[in-house]
Amino acid sequence: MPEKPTLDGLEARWAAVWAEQGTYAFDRAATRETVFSIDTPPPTVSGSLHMGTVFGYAQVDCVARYRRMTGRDVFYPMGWDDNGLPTERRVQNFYGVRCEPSLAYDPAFAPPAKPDPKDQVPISRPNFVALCEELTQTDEQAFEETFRTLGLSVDWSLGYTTIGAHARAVSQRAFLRDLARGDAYTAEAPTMWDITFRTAVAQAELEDRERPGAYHRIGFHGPDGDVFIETTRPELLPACVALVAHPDDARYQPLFGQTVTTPVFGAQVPVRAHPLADPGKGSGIAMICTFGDVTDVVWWRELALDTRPILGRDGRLLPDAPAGLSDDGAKAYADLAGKTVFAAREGVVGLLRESGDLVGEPRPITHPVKFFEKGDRPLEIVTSRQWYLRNGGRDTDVRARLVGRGAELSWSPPYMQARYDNWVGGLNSDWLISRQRFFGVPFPLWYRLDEAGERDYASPLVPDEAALPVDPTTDCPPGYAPEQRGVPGGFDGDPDIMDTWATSSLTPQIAGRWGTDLFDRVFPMDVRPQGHDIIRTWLFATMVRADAEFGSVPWHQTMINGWILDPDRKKMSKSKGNVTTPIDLFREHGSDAVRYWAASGRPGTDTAFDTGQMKVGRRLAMKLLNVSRFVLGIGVSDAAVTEPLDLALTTALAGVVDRATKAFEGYDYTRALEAAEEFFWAFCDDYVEVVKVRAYDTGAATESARAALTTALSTLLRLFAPFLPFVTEEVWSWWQTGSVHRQPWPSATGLPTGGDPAMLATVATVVSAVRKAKSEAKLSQRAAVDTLTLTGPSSELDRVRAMAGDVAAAGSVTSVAYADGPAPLAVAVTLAAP
RNA sequence: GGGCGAUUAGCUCAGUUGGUUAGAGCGCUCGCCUCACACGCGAGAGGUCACUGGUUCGAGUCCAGUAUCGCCCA
Repeated sequence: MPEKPTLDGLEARWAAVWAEQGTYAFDRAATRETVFSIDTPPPTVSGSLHMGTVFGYAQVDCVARYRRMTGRDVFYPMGWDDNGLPTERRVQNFYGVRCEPSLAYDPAFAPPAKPDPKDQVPISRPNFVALCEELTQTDEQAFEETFRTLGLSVDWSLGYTTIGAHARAVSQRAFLRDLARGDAYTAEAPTMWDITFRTAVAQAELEDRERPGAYHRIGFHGPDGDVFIETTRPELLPACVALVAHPDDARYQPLFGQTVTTPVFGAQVPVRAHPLADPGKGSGIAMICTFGDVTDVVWWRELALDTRPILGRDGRLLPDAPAGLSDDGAKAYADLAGKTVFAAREGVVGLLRESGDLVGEPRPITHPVKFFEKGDRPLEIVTSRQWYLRNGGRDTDVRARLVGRGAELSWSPPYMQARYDNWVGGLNSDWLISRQRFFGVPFPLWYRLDEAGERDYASPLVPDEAALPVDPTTDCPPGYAPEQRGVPGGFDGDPDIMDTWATSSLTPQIAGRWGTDLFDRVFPMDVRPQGHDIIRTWLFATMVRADAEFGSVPWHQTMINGWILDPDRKKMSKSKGNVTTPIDLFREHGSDAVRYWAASGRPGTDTAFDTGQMKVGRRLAMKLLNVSRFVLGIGVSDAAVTEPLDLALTTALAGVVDRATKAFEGYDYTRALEAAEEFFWAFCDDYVEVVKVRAYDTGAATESARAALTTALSTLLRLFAPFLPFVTEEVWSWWQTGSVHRQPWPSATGLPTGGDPAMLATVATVVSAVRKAKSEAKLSQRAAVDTLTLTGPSSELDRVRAMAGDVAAAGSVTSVAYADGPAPLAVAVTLAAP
């Protein structure tokens, strides 16, 4: 036991010991009944760990440590989410390169010495992927170091990465199973498309942003005069295939079934009725284009309209005019071909002005526009062939089943289930999982090429599961030779990769090594912790995959954590530059203090970033060191606890243990911490102060005090161990063998009981009155008290009598007088003359 | 526009079947080197529980509405 205990350096010392001794090693032979398995979010590897991540993971670790102490074999792996767009973008900026799939692999490639993100060097896909792997490995090491310093009780030998061979094999295997079941299918369809990243995106990745726009009032030429529509996207006029109004709209009923002519472009388009048309919006009649937004797609499909696409995947107008335009219209289009959406809009508006079909001036408005959440240009809709997974978006039975799975899951906090139900209820399409990107899991598919070299999408070629993972752009399908690649009668590999969520949704299968005996020992997992912002993506997608493959929930419980808010009540984010790095905080306050702050954030509740709370945590840890030094300094004892005050303490402690246990069982780590903390401060400030003199003494009463102090210390260290793993381990090592984190969680039945816990409140009342008298007299707390007069009911007086010796000694009281009176207990203090 | 949540001391937050005088910590003020602790100890000041109505013997707590803030979805 050190003479002057300190918190400094505990993190490095104990993290090393835990790693060396395998303190948190999972017992591979444990059976499902004893295992407690945690499906932790694999953090996105992108430079540095965010405080919000540290916050959520610290909370989960408290639960993990609690379960371990209750005797469960905790399966607590950590993964890194390194595949996908964030890594690609980071590699592009970091190395100053971009992926150009048409280039061949260059084994001698070295990244530019002076990367220029503005002038990126094109490199082959294999070279690009190699850089992705290189950069993420560096980041992952730094992340692991941060988490070890935070004290996460992860078994690091169970780690995985979402781009690693194992995760690729699991993703491909799950996909092949979906394909065989019919849950995966390919279709050529209008798709939300990001023109910057040139990839399809899924419903879950969309977000609305308010953007300025303008209504343009445009005249269409009808048999009985002009029909006026209002549109924010005049550039799509050449793609117009119909006009639409609400079936009940009296203004347009005469027009239904008639044909009108588009201005400038001269296409003949029908006027149709559909209930989705909003009579209150604009002029009440709208043009349908292929495709301006998702409503266009619905109208196009339900009204069986022509297809007249004009937008390419690069976001520019296609070179050739669509079918159906007049000769003059086609000429007008020729000038627009190749222009961006923005330039085309100016062009079309100019043409409309010339022809006199634009009525008045455009009327500016602000309206919500759909964006890819990671993109910064509005999404367009292009028609392309993509892979989909059934998720209930087009199937009410599946949807009902998934809502049922949500109800099977226990939610902490419970109201978060509404987010899930709302999302599932609002799905409008199946899950689009193919992405036209490079760093991700490839589709394990090849297509036969017919004599004309066209792909046969109806019956793709698939690998044996044993061969996974495969890369269809370099590997060959069974029964084919490399020379047959890309030639008529041969084959062609699928060039796309899977949505990163298509892999992330399999973390229970990846971490649990689906296909080995380990999986049955850990699945379905006990708990999935995560943020509420990704309920619609990660949580839901994981439910979809487990439901499809196993017909079960992937876990029994979910813990939804809140966000970290900066002092302005905004979510902390890197872009705002208001983020302190976790390592700096660990250094300044200590890991236990940071964990204390995290644990004081209640389940699901957004929490202010508060260094004040960390200072409180540090004070608590420091107090534990000092009071432990006191208890161990006077000597531990396993004698019987006999004195009434000592029994009152251990009896009250039993109640605390019960409350903390109950709170933890309900995943309410904050309440468990509060219970221990509240008792601890009363223990230090009142009990220890009062019992101190007797504890230094000798005799049976002293042994009782020492035994109570020993019991309390042992119990408190274990109660705090899930929250403050470093300081509790440090103190435990002063007088015990083994790790505190492998000790049994305290049990109320193991504590001496039968005492009267009300004595603790009474002692607090009495000593507090004595302190107040001295404090108000501006005297030292050592100052002598002449007489202490207690007036109250006999029950209270009896409590004081039972501990009068301790109280008198602690307060330097000469004599104590008792008087019957009404409750509450009144304490009069007569200070000795100075 | 729909859904969910929040609003309690200067700040961060408790207040779980409605029940005396609404609590804690931080900060602030004052005092104390008390033999575990000055990275400490003690004391004190500080609140119209967002607002309006209702139910009730009794409302921070339950109900309805309003306002403000946040999030999710259209």
